Amino acid sequence: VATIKDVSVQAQVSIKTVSRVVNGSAEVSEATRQRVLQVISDLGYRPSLLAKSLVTGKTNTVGVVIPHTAAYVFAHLYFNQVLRGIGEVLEQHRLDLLLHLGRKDMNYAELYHQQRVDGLILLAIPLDDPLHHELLDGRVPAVFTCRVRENDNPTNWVDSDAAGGIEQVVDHLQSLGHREIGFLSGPDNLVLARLQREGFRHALRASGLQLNPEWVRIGEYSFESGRRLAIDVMGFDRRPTALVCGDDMTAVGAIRGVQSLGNQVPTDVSITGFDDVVLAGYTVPALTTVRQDGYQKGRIAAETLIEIMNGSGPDPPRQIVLATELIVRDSSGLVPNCQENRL
Amino acid sequence: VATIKDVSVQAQVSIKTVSRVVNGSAEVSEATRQRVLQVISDLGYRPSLLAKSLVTGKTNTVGVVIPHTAAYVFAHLYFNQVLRGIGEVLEQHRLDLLLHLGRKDMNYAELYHQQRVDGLILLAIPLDDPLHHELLDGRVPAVFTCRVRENDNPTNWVDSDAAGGIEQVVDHLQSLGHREIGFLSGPDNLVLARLQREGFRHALRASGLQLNPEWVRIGEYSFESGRRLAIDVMGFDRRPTALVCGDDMTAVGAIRGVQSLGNQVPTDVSITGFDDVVLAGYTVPALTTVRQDGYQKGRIAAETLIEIMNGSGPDPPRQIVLATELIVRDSSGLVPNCQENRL
DNA sequence: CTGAAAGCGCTAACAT
DNA sequence: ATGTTAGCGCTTTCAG
Repeated sequence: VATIKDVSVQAQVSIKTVSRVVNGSAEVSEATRQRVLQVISDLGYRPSLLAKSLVTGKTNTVGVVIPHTAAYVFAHLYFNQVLRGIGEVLEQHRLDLLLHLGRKDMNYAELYHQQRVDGLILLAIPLDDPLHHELLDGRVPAVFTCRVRENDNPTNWVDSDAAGGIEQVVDHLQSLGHREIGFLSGPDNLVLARLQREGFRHALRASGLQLNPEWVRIGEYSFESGRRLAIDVMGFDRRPTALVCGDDMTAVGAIRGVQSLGNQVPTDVSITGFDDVVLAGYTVPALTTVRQDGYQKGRIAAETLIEIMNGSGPDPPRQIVLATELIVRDSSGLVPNCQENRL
Repeated sequence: VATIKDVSVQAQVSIKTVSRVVNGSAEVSEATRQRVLQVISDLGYRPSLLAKSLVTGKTNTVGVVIPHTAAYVFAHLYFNQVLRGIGEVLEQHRLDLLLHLGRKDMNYAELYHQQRVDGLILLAIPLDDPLHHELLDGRVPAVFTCRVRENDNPTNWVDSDAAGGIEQVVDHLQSLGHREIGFLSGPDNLVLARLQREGFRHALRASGLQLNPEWVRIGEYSFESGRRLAIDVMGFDRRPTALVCGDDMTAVGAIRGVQSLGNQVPTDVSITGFDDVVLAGYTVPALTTVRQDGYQKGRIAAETLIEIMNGSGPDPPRQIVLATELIVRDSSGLVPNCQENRL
């Protein structure tokens, strides 16, 4: 492969001059420029961005870290939305995206220290992740698309108001007359799941409803887990009239589970989701859910990171809570046999 | 940031020795090793993969090129499947994934020449893409997940049997009595779309059916395009009884379009998709479609690329056609008012 | 077992 | 307007 040196020799100019015409910088006489350009094309010379990065310290690449398996990541349409938001912004800034999945064993900050990326966007980080301090205290340019700890941290993040979102659905269900409400939650090591459960408890308490611990189950945000949990809960003597789910896949699974037991949704049980992934509008019955704007989340995260990389990052760190929106479709309905329904 | 040199000074050994302990190579006396390790941890030294790559010529990164906007890529669940397949294999080999979207202006081979990746996987490359020769003649380690030209090229690719898949649905529709069949196709610059249309023509001819050019429309693989095209076609005096679509999003859009005209699917018109994205099973009516195994495609592409990068690539190039599978669900049904139905 | 020197391909001062 | 000289942080001969 031809190097800058080969070009300089062939074109009879100094290395620096070649560098100049390649980078379009400084003034180079038109004659030399043309000659160099000619040689470059003759030799098929390609500047090595690698070498350039080594000296400039810039890679023009943003790392996106999702510490879950590829199977998990691409099965959850939520990530799709966030990636789309990130992708659009990076595209616009002509930055590349280094996608780093799985391998929880590794310290993500490495990606930055190894000089493979100029900054990091981190998605769905588990609470028990051994996150290195430097990611939290701003030593590494990083933005999270989730709160990382329950207590606040001096780091940049954008997250949805998960607790508030759950409160929205619970209120909605209540207005339909439901007073016996269960919750199919996500894994305990995700802040999202904790916030949702907190929102759930809060909403119940606020309206004087009883929380039945038997009806609050921990799953893993998947179709299968939703199906199993729903069947479990509906197997008790005392059964809820509504099931709030921590994500849409869980909800779809729960619907199937409940149906397999011979119950109708929403006639017998109301079931709601969370995320509003593209699928939610198409299921039968179409899912009543809480929309969290993953796309916006991705965009904001990417934009914030770019500011940071340009040295104009927000101080103190930017911490944004995105509002959620209740999307009422067909999987929620009036509580069955309910006199006190006040709709 | 601490460099290898800092460590060597501090530990009072040569740079090379530090390099040795870092890479676990060669024999280093246990005493020195411990001392060096200690200094490394004291200084918080991180080897720069960038510098290492410059000298070794290996980046441990695979480039995935999708020359479409982020919006398009993440709206099409098909890419999700392929990325999942690729992601799983790379994960397993501890390789990173550099996702390169949009920017059709750039010669993708650059990614390799700039030494940012060790090899390339290319998805959904348009026919009119100014692909540089080196991608086709094996000068750059590359695998395509689509045929790149209609005529064969000496390059590695895995693709689905799109023509065969369309023949499968057409046969299915015929067995339901349909003889008036339309086709909502994808853009003309995608080989996929061309193969599908070819399969369509072939299937009709093989069974002595007439092809009505008015019913063959070119769209762009999207909900909106499917909706519009379906409305168009159903607006003619002579209308087809079945509409074959080039992808699932088109089909879902077509269903909605047809419904908006007051027709039932499949009672009045049968509509079929292509891909079998996760959504297809959930729509109302659930989509009859052709499953192409994007996941497998991704896996094979990644595995082939890794072989190539290891110098044990297939020769001649590996060119695989993956079989498709007809998935019959609820959007296809008996042709309306049809005496000659032989089911 | 360990070290010195050369260089990967490029840019950044600082000349000229 | 152009060239010279140092490196960027690491690995690799080839010697000790």
